[in-house]
Amino acid sequence: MESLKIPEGYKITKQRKAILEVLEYFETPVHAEDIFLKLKDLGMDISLSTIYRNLDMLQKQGLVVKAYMLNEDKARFGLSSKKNYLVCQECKKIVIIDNCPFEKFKEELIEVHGFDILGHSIEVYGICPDCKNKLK
Amino acid sequence: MESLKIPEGYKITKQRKAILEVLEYFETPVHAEDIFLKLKDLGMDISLSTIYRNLDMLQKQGLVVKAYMLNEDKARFGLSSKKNYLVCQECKKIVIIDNCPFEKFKEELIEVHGFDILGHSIEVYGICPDCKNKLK
DNA sequence: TTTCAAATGCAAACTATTTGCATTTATAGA
DNA sequence: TCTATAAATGCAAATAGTTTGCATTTGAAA
Repeated sequence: MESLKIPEGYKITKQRKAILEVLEYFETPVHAEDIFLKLKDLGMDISLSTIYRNLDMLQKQGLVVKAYMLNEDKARFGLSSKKNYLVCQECKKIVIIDNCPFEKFKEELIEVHGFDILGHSIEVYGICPDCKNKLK
Repeated sequence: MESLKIPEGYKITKQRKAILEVLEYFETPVHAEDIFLKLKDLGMDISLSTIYRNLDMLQKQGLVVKAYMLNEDKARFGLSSKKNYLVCQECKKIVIIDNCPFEKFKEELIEVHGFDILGHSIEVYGICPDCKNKLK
């Protein structure tokens, strides 16, 4: 597996590289502040606006997806390859759904609604096994 | 089809009734401000905070779903019966997907991840037929 | 090495949403 | 029907996430 590349035409800065590395490190989408805190943990001071500006650029370039989860009021950002999630209502844990069930329905949707489908996002809410045990 | 009821234990105010009526009127999820403007249009002055407070209550009571669409930074609110959407990237038109393809995969997800599934949300992005024609 | 547009950091601005509080209103009970 | 009272409303101020302006720094092309 090779590391993500900064898009053509954009300078390679240590902040930019660090943001991408953090996004690769986290398995699920995170808040801008999570990136800020993780980098601070690693001894790197970076401005939140730099983080937002880069996430915005990466989103426009298609590398990053920005999404709001149910009952959350701040955006999460994640690498665009991973975008179907199971979210635990109790602990907010997020688990990636590997085999996306959606593909099989694409054709059907195209036929019924006449849309050209560019992408999709699925979130499923429930209680994860850990919380289920704790709640017993 | 009967009209939505204000949940048990909550007073019937004209603001509350109006908000529910507007939610019934709109076919797709709307911003708080859309409700505000629609009511103003109808000659009713209502405070935005009243709208937010009621939407919050209705959400907690399960009548309303709050969701953020791709590339939008403000919440939309809609009746909880309708929650799978096709969103046009061009004109932002939102179309409800009637036959939710998800149910068939519920069992599979429960088995693989051990989650108790409480709900889900699907958004599909693309270009609607109208915009497709205009772009030609 | 020099040059300069692009990127960064900081502080201020912005915007959707929430909250405190005084006032109004729905409704249960007299 | 009238009254008492908790709930709901409206307004203005507060909040929080995000964006922006601008001075400074930095990557990379020449």
